[in-house]
Amino acid sequence: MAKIVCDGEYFNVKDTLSCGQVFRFKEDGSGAFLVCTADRIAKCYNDNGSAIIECEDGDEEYFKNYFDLARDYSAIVRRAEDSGYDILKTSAEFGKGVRILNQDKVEMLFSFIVSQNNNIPRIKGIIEKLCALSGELKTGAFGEYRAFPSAKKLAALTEEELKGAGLGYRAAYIKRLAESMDSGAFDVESFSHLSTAELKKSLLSIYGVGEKVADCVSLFGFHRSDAFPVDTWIEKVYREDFKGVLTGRDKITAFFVDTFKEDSGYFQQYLFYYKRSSEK
DNA sequence: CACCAGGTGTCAG
DNA sequence: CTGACACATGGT
Repeated sequence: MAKIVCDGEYFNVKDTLSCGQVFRFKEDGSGAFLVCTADRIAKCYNDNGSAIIECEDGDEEYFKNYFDLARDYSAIVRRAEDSGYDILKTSAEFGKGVRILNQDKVEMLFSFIVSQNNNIPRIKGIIEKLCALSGELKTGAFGEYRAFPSAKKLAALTEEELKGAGLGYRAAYIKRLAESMDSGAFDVESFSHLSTAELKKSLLSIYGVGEKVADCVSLFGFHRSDAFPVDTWIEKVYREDFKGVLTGRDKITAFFVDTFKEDSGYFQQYLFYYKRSSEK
């Protein structure tokens, strides 16, 4: 078992996991969190000013990258505080322990298709059911867990089975994408070298993927920090806190990316997490 | 009962 | 091009 210890000032495990970028995690009862990603698992928690990640030997580099440990978040938070926008300053101070994860691209694609017109607790439940239904059963240092289902496994499910997981009308989107990936017609990994604009265009060609999901996959799967997803919460932030008057989510995205450039994705996450936390 | 949730596809004008 | 509407599901 490997153990990674780092400074916890800009790495709050609970905030990083519960800010809405990742769906497969749970608290283990002692304040620590078990996180599943693709076919791996880690246990993480904050203790005495530090953030600690425990994982299998050999997964150390994977999780250092997954939690984006090489990046200096103090500089990002400082730029948010100095942006001149009060709401962004407040949000960044509230969520300064949030890190943007480097998650599995395929898992992000399927997960954010599930997310559309849906709420986070339900998204978590649906993904959990999909994993239980067809994810490979694994045994690790923390007991049994399920891998995220491969495209082949998902393609093998009937639309009735998919709907049984709670997917509703999204079942057709999942099925079509799974089949297209399984046949080799669609390879998300090959998108890595594309510019952010080209990447988004490629993602938009998928049936069931629109602007918002494409931006989330770009940000959370490809770490494109010049992506700014606009959902119902961010639209509220834009209207209420930025006093914005533009209509159309694509224009709101353009406004934020023009304003915040490479910081867009990080700032979006601070704003989203703060807004959602303070209105519940 | 209506309305909402990390929206998108489709169709009418 | 923009705007209205349907689309499953579970929670308030």
